[in-house]
Amino acid sequence: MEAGAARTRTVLHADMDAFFVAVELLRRPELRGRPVVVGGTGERGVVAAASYEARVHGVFSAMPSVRAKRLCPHALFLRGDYQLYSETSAQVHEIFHAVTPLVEPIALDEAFLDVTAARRRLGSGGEIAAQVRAEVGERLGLACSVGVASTKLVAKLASEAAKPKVSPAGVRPGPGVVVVVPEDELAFLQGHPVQALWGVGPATLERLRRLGVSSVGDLAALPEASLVGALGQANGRHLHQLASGIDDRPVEPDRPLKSVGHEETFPSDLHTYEALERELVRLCDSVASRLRTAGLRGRTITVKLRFHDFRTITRASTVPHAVDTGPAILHAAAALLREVDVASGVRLLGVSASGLSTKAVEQLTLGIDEVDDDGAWQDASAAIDAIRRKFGAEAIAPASLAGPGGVRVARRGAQQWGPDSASEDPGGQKPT
DNA sequence: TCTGGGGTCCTGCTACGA
DNA sequence: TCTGTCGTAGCAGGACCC
Repeated sequence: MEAGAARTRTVLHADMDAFFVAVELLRRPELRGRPVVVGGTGERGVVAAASYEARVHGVFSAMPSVRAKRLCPHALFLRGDYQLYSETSAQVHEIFHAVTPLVEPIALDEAFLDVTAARRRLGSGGEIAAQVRAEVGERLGLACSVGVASTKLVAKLASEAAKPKVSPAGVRPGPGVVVVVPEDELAFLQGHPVQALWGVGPATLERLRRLGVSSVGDLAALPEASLVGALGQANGRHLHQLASGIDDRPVEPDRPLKSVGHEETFPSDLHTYEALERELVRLCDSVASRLRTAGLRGRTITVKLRFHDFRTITRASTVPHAVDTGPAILHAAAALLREVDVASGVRLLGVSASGLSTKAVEQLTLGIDEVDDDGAWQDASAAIDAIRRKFGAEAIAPASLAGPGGVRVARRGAQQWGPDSASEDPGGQKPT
């Protein structure tokens, strides 16, 4: 079967089937067979995952929840539980790591595995894929689809081919594992529509359509120079290589983090600096806390705003020394916010830190203990971290976040798929 | 139809110093 | 002192991924 396997790399792409829904069904098995949608439940929420029964009605992830409810009003809509999915994901990844240390996580429900070195111990790529699938099913009660090939791109397309198929007529089970042997890879790849390629979204697709390209094969037949002219140097060359079956990107287990950010869409637009700055305190506190947990500091602070008309802008500034405390990030972010006219209404506010370095590197470079002007906050931040580790994220927060109902702390994943509803408005709407 | 959150990467522009 | 060029850093926005 897998001729040439001894010479070539073997890459698995493992992708959980309707992961968030499947995790929910583990604790509510009575919902099996029913259309279930997980995601934001408010007016501005989106679908994170839909059961195959819901997909039959045209519900897909990233679709506005309002639209999903129109398409499938009898579906059960569940607020996602990011924490639970993270924990389950860690268990899935544990199973992957038992096969090979070369696991590159792509998302909570997806990873690449380079199993080249594991073949002598565990069998062919297809056999290892079947073992992974069985293990995930037996130990966690979850289904996953696995693609096997010599490159990441083809392995990914193969796992897609292994998944259950949905049509208005119903759901047809998929094979679960699809192996594409090296001599078949080019034909398999070039038979796909061009949007199957990583990096071809709506904008690129439109440009390619104008060049008469609709399949990966069409793309490969085009001169590279034409693609570079249409899509730019990096994207043009990269896509031409992928379409020609050239994909030597390694499976990278430890990709360093480039930025840490937190953003939130409000149930209704905010129109005042006062209201936005209250939110900014929460966001900066969250970003700082996550930076410290990761042992990182950031030099460039970026503020992102999305207005009522969906126009999105970013404003960034680079501080002399990297920072990791809430007040220091807030200092930079608040100055950036004040440069923008917010009177028309802001629906989303975000803060991120980039230009990351480790604290150890900072101290080594500068040869001093406290490298930034937020030095005074270092001890306080360390105390905050210790309290949160012991008593939870809500145990302590900036004083400005305290209110009659307790403190409002921004936690990663707490609002992953949009705000719940306008009734939980943080305030600051346009005065009437 | 009305669009979340957390990321990465690329491109084009501008400012600045050598 | 002024001007042009080049490389680099910083910034803003866009496109894309899950």
